Amino acid sequence: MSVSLKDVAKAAEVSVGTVSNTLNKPEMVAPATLIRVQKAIKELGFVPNGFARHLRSGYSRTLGLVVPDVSNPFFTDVARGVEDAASKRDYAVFLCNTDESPEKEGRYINVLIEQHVRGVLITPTDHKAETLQALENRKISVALLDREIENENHCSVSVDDSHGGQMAIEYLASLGHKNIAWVSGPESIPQVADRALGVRKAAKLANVNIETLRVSLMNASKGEEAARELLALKQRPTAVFCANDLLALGMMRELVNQDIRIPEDVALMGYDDIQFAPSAAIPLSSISQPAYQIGVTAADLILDECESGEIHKHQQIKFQPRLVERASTKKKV
Amino acid sequence: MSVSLKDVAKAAEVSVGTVSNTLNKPEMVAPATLIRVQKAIKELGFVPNGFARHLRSGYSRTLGLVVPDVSNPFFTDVARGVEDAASKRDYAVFLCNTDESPEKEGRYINVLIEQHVRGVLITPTDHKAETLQALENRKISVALLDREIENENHCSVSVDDSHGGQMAIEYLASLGHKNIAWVSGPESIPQVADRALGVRKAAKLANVNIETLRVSLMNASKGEEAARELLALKQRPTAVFCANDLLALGMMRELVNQDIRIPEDVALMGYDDIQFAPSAAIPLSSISQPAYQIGVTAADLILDECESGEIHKHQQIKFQPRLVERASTKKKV
DNA sequence: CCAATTGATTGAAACGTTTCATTTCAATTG
DNA sequence: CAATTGAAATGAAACGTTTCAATCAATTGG
Repeated sequence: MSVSLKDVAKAAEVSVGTVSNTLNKPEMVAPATLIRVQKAIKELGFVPNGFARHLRSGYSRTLGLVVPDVSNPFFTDVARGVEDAASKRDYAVFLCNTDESPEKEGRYINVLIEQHVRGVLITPTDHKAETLQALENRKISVALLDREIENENHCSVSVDDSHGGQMAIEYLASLGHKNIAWVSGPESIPQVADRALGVRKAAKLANVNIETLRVSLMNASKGEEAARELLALKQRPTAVFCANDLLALGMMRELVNQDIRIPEDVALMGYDDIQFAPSAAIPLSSISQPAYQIGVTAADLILDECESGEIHKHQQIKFQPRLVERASTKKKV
Repeated sequence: MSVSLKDVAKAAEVSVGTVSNTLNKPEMVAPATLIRVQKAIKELGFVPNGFARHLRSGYSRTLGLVVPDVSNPFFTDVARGVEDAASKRDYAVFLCNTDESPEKEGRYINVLIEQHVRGVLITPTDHKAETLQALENRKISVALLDREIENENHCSVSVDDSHGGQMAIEYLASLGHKNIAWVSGPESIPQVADRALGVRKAAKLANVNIETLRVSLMNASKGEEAARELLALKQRPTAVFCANDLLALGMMRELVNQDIRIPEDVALMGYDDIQFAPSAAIPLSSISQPAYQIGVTAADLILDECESGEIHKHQQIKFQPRLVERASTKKKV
């Protein structure tokens, strides 16, 4: 069926070992032979069988990337970063989408184990302990994406979410808002919990009231729902801070539908600063995170770990978020 | 290192063959043995080695998905569809992003060959002939995504792009526009070429003038550039139709910046109807495509092909686009 | 001119499965 | 009771690589 090492060996009149060396340790093979073998490889259109190769060597050149939501442009940007960095080093990436479901996550982890990925970049849905244990047992490197470490066994790349939350509330308070809605997903999601921490801290410091609206998923349609909830409140907040931009955009859609003026009636702020935030109905103020950079960094980190082995020191890299002010919070001049 | 069939066999006091049968043909093994083996598998936390498995059987349970731009929500939705359908049938998916570069595409195809994916779903960047040949040679099934077939060797799932383009222009013409800008990517991209075909056909029929603005990539920042080009035209068109929503949103951003009123000064239309189109500064009229459905259909098609083998008849499935009218083309009443 | 050294090449074992021909054992039949 | 059948389990070959000890040829040093 497929062209194998053996076929190449026959064509070039050498042994399979020599062909293998041509591929992996060309400095060990005589120049003349090298050329002959390479010619045969090209002529036969030989592509090594990844299975067989890594069955023997024990290692593959693949990574797993496990994220909660590929439809969220934040994660798309992260994914692009990971992919670019990985492909630069000749690694391929399995993309897995968990939708925040621990069950889906578990299934995917198993698939990744079965595929013998070299490393896994993951934004764990939940209490990572059990899930990640299986990977560790198999000596598959794990790096945490957009989550802080809870133990020192992994690299991690995250953003200071608590600070991000704090910045947002401080900023809204500085605009004079005294009653602010905080629209957030389940606090079992660490990012959410951290942002909430910052929110509460800033609220205390600035002495503003926080009304918490909880949603089960952080997408646009849940944002619309939250908007309806917001409007039903007796004491309507004058500002809203959403745990991500998708929520904020959904909320914006519904508020505009209901003829609520932004920012005059309600100021609105998101988190992530996705590429669509500036083109929103009312350009959305947001907390920006270096998504692509996070992806690149995480991939580089895990590949270092994979390739340097024992020498590797786990690193926890933390980026700082940045506040981006747009029309959705700033009154026109 | 890792737990192998042999370890399980020892623990359950059976031969490796029996363990293998437990996994793949449980009906062939006695109930009592079955239970014993399954218990051992669970206790040892055994996960089969995908390499070895498929080295012998020749087939993997993975698919490759090759798209031009994962940052484009249209493709994200397609990808989600593919993933859901694949994981339902226990397949894993490699996601590859080509950025419309034939060179990147070639590299990824090689990776996929090396990984022995069972099938490839691809939106080829270019003249697919050579690229896909390598896959066909290796009996890897290929299905075309969002591209029509050019030969009958593959399944394909596409949308009637020509009709989509035609609909858009007919609609704009029906609103009274006589001079319309068509902002499009390189015509080497078949979708673009087809949409252009529809545009020209409708223009002729409705007797409107088309001003073509060509961009090299179809993303938001190229849309901004196109906007500046548009404004520099001596005879400024009263309507703009962009080859996708990303372009349209970029254009919108720049037009709004320049205080051009939409739709009063310029009506604006996109293509794809991505999830952000309705939340745009001025909700964007667009041509909607069933992205998720395309993904699911394509995955199902290729998996049928993979699993039914010879019996399989290639199918060309074509969805119809749908016009979605929003504020960016419709004057307020 | 022989022994030792070096460099290039070889050939076989090993990786962890699936597959399949063979063996085992108990139950059924004539 | 011997012969036949069938189900269950076995064990070895095969998949296509990498790895490594062994071989071979050519070169060097004594």
